[in-house]
Amino acid sequence: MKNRTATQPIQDYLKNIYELTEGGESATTNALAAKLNVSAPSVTGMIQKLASSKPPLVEYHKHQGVTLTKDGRRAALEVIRHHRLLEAWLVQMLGYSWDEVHEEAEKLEHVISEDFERRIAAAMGHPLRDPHGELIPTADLKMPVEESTPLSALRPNQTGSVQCIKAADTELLRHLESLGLIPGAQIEVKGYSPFDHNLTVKVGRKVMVLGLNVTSKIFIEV
Amino acid sequence: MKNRTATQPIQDYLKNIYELTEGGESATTNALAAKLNVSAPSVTGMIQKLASSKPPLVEYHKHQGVTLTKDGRRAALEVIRHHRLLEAWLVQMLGYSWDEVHEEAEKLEHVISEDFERRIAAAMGHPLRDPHGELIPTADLKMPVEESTPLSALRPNQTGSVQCIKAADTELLRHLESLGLIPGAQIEVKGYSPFDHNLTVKVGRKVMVLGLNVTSKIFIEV
DNA sequence: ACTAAGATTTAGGCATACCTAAATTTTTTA
DNA sequence: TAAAAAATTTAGGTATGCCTAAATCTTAGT
Repeated sequence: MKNRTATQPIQDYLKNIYELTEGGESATTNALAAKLNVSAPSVTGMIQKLASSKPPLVEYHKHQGVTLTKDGRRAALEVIRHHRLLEAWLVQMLGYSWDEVHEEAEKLEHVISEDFERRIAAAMGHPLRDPHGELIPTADLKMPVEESTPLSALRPNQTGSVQCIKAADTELLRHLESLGLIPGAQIEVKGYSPFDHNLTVKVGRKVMVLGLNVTSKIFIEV
Repeated sequence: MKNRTATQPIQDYLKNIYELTEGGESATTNALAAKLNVSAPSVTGMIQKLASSKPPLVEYHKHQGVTLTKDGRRAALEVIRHHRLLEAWLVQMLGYSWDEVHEEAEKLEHVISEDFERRIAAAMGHPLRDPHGELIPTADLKMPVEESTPLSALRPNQTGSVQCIKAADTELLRHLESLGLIPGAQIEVKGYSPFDHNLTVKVGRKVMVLGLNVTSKIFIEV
């Protein structure tokens, strides 16, 4: 009962369902449609297919969203491992900058062999995190536990270091880099505005005000 | 009038038509079908599509095979450049052996960006040939002229060095390597059997008899 | 030159994965 | 709590690229 390798669209669905369900909740049709840039009926169709495949890759109840089955989760982690290893490797070995790697990894992740995966992992000394600081699933497809908290949850006088940035947008990443907001940076929260959720943050010697759109994407090791 | 990037099947058709038409003749439906591992009617269908696309990528006359148009040739050379650069790079940077690279390059060639292409070409110092000795199309998509002749065309007392091996088969490549028949090897033809076209060849200090299946795939710089 | 064999094309279908429009279910709000 | 709004699913279609079976064209043998 060998699992043939999933098609590229299926891999994308699984990866995105994984990301949407990390918080423990099920992924809604609309959220998936927006994330995959596809119409809602397309999502329903694909979800039904994934739920009735043998073995099922998702658990699906009409009007109540989807979650991954064990098999689905494994397949998702495989793709995510590929993606993050590739990002690390494009940066370390080919001189890409961290804001350029996402698109390229997005295409390569679906076609590299397990042999290729092993070789680049070994060449980099089996890194634990990608260039954005995100955890790389292990070779046996377990996701390590992330201890960090979003910057948006910190309040004045709390300090920590940037663990990872959960964003793929080139512009945002370039902006953050220019502010020194990269993995490893030391930060200290100086102020909080409850009305707009803005945080005043000291990064290195610079002080800046960051909106929720930004602070919710930066994760801090306290 | 921008060419959207061709789909992967289209890229494969163009690449294979290029290879079948290198000798100047047009590629037949059956030859393409065999090479692509696809039925003959599928080939006819795709060829008709390629011939009527704007701009046309192939020139097609019923029952008389296809050739590439200028646009088709450019697209084919792009794919071939990707493939050969990738093979070189998998060998040089990831420690693949020359018999392992084909399959991996076959998948990667369709998805890498022009940026990726530039980066690996630069990282290797813009190599002229891939690990099998085959010429890599230039960045502006011209195929350099190959001067070598097939070993099968040589006769006793002729000497030369192996320029390239036109084969993808893992077993054959491993066998040739074990015989010392790799690009750069010095060879001398010692004997020829007109009945079976076997050649007796001295490679280094070893003497061996090679059949046409082998000698037609080894190209020699005289 | 004519027929049989081989090569090629036409006809008709299938699977994947997408779409829009319409129907339905769930949730919100008045 | 009932109607309006939002989310979701069903219905019906499209484009790719593949297949088999049948028809047709080309070529080789006599």
